[in-house]
Amino acid sequence: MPTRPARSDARANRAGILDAARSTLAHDPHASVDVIARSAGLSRRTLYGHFDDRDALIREIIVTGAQRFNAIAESITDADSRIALARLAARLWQEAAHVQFAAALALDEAHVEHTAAALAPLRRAVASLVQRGQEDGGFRTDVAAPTLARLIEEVARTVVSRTDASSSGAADLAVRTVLSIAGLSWRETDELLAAHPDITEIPA
Amino acid sequence: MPTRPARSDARANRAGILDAARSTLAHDPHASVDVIARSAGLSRRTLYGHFDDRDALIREIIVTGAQRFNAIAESITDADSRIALARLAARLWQEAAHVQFAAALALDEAHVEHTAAALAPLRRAVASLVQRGQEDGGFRTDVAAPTLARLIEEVARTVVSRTDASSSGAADLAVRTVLSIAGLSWRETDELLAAHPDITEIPA
DNA sequence: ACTATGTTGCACACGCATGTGCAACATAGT
DNA sequence: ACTATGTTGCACATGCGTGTGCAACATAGT
Repeated sequence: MPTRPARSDARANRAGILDAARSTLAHDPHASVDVIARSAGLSRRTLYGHFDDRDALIREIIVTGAQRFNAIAESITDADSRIALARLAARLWQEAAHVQFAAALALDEAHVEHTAAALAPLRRAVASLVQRGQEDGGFRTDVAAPTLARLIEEVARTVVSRTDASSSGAADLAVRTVLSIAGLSWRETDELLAAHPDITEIPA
Repeated sequence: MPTRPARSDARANRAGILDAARSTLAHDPHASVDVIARSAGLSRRTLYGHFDDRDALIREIIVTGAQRFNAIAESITDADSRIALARLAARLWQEAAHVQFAAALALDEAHVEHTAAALAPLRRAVASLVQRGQEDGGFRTDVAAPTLARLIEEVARTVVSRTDASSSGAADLAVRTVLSIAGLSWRETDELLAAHPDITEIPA
């Protein structure tokens, strides 16, 4: 028997809870269900009407967020590995609202496992990108590929979660940081970004 | 009236609690008092005999840790800012046991403030080092000094807290990562470290 | 061996968060 | 206007962590 569509306000409230959870948990991964619900303008009891569990709520945020990240990872097609990495960082940054909570949650013991599984495609993309970068001489080779891939992930996570996303130039900083870790000197990064202004451009 | 010296086993237990707290909290900043006490081979009740409070315990770890870090920061005298930064990173890394918990605690909302205050001297040292590095052309200038200083701190914190300190070459990785953020290309870092093998050398 | 000093387990009070049941109330959709 | 669907506050059970009091036990230091 097909469940009949939910009432419009209920759908809006559900979405509101997800939004509130994203921004609240980004600031504090241990935020209580009550705080999340209140920040969505709803009661705790109502939240439990939409989600079985605190965990069910978090799982849904992780899954939908991961889908966006993975889609972005697969959309990067630049031949130059340096450009590809820069673009990946910039695109992910534009998803700030979704990224920040993910970065925070990924550090939380309780959800590390699930988050890692959901982000497997993104991780694979980074790994192969790093390998390609080392082969074509774009990236550093003083660090083994798997280590470098992990380093890039960790540092990207840090920059994302500890930077005020609203401040101007934040995306630019994130991109430059990631390229630095990949081994580029700052002057090389400067030239690269100057030659490809579309990367850090804010979409209309 | 001068308090008479504590019994030897009591002193040892107190030190054991501090050690256990350092390693336990490094892994999980929210570890309970019971877990810390048990990991020190003592009962929860005993821990409360040595420290008024969970907070008092943590405060003591932060303060003693900060003292070591600040002392290291002040011991760096290299004229070349790049070498100075490399040596600072390497020396701090050698304090792994003390550093890892600090990195974890510094991320914990509850103690951010206190940790920041205790580490003010270290922070000042990094700030002036960055400024000097930008002036003598050793570091990147595409990022403003205060931003670069903060970036270095954050990334160093990340590498320290998310790397297995026991794995060989971990210190080397930490140093290389920090220099990358400062703007050096990996080849420049390679040359620098080759010319100054004492930096990443393990002390006898 | 004696005793001051430590340690332990157990009981308790307390606070905070999760998750559920229920009755009263509000409103979207017709 | 009617009603199925949502929302709310309140009570309640449960679990976990903190911090304390106390009596029994262990031992370092003499």
